[in-house]
Amino acid sequence: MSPNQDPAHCGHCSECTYDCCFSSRDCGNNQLFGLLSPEELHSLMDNKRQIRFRSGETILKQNTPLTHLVCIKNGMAKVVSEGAKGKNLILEIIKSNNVFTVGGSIQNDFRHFTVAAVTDVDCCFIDTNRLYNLLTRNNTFSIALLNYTNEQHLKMMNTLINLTNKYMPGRVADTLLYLKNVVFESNPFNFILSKQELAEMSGMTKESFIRSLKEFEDSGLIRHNRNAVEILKENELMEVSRNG
Amino acid sequence: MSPNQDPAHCGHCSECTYDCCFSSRDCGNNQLFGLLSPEELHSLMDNKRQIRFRSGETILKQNTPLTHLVCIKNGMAKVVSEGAKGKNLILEIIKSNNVFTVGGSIQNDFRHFTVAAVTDVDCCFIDTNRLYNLLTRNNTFSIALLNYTNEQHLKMMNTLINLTNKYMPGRVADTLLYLKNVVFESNPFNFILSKQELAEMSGMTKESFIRSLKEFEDSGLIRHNRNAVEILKENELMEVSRNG
DNA sequence: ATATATTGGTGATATATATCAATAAATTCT
DNA sequence: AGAATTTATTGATATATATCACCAATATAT
Repeated sequence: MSPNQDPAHCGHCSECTYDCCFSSRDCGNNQLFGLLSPEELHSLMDNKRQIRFRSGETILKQNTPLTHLVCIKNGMAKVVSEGAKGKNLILEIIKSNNVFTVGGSIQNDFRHFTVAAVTDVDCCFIDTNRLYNLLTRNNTFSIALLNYTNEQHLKMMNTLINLTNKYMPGRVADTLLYLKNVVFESNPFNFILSKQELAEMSGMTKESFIRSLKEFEDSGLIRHNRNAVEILKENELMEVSRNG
Repeated sequence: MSPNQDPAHCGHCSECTYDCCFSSRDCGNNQLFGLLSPEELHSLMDNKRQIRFRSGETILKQNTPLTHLVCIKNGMAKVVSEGAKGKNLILEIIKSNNVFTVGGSIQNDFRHFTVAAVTDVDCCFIDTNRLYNLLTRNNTFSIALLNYTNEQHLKMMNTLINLTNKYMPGRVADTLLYLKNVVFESNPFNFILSKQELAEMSGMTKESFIRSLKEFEDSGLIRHNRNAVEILKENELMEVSRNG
């Protein structure tokens, strides 16, 4: 059986096809791992560990040493900034076939965010020393990683800036549009995330988020029940996002 | 006369000693430009332009094409995120001998922030194509830049997270401690920045900032007049920063 | 299937913060 | 030096948002 059909704990997967981190198809990682020769890819991956996390489990914990980077093979995870007094901020949802390097230098650093599984998640842990080694050997790869992390950081910063600049309706609109267009890429889409988590993506309390959602429903912008949301008037929602 | 004593417009400074971007002493840029050979440094700098900006002038404008990076030779500048409806957020104060690359990939990108002079500023504009060229030739430099931009981004993100997580007193405390310990490195320190700008560093209105400052004065944490602030009880201010 | 815990939802109220208006002080201009 | 403009300050008020308390609905365990 190939490791792809057996995503349970596999420890040291010498026969892995690497497709958890290097899909031949759509995957955004191609801009990164696609630059590596088979030998280089092997040097990076041959001691990686593939691990299954259950929904809700913490994959990486803020403030712990940064020793591995993580590729999500399948499932969905959230990137959380844990603030004082239990105030969490969800900065990003990571989907299948995405590396998560962001949130630290490569070496001698700690994790600046927590990553937790939102669904069951299969992922690979890759040694940062191997990554660093590869960087010293493949300059194109270094430059690609530089661009990749810049992009990631700017996205997260943009999210944060929106959170500090906008009123609640604008922030809720942002969250809904992000879920529809980036995370689930469908309309209607299911609520895999709890209201609490959606609130943490929008920088507000659960109660406030629910109230905002209800107002959108009342004014016909969306329709929703316990399990799903449908965006009915995306243009108007984008207008709200632009702050009104 | 060397360009160092003549920081006015100098255009194409073939005889420049590069110390605007490569100080032999304390400068944080050493971790970057210190890695370059004289030839490499020359290839980066030989067509750079040194320009003087007057206090208040815009050096780089958000959303314009990213064609050059900027080194501050002397003076102080602010990094501003210009939001909709004139809501500005000052993310960072840049001092002498610091590169500002942050806020974009190296190529084919636009500026994600505005940079404006807070005092009179002498700075050099360096072609990003030259930088990119150097990256392709010097891997150590690529890795150093990767680490440098990661650091910068994380600092800014930390600032933003504080702005979204904390109440006003905590944010004002953060701003004051940042000014004392990072920007001016003295106590008391002068108000070069206007109250409006200090408020934009703290994510609030000018009026709210002033009120907060007054409360700190009343409870003996600081002393201030129109021109300067002195932090009297730094420990207590740090306590406020940790949110109370 | 029933009990128990968790999540979703609503209203009343408190609090943080912005806005508006008015004046005072400082700076710049002529 | 005096007028005009900008910046700082204060108070009164409005608004956005959080908190608290409570119940309904769903999921989970026994």
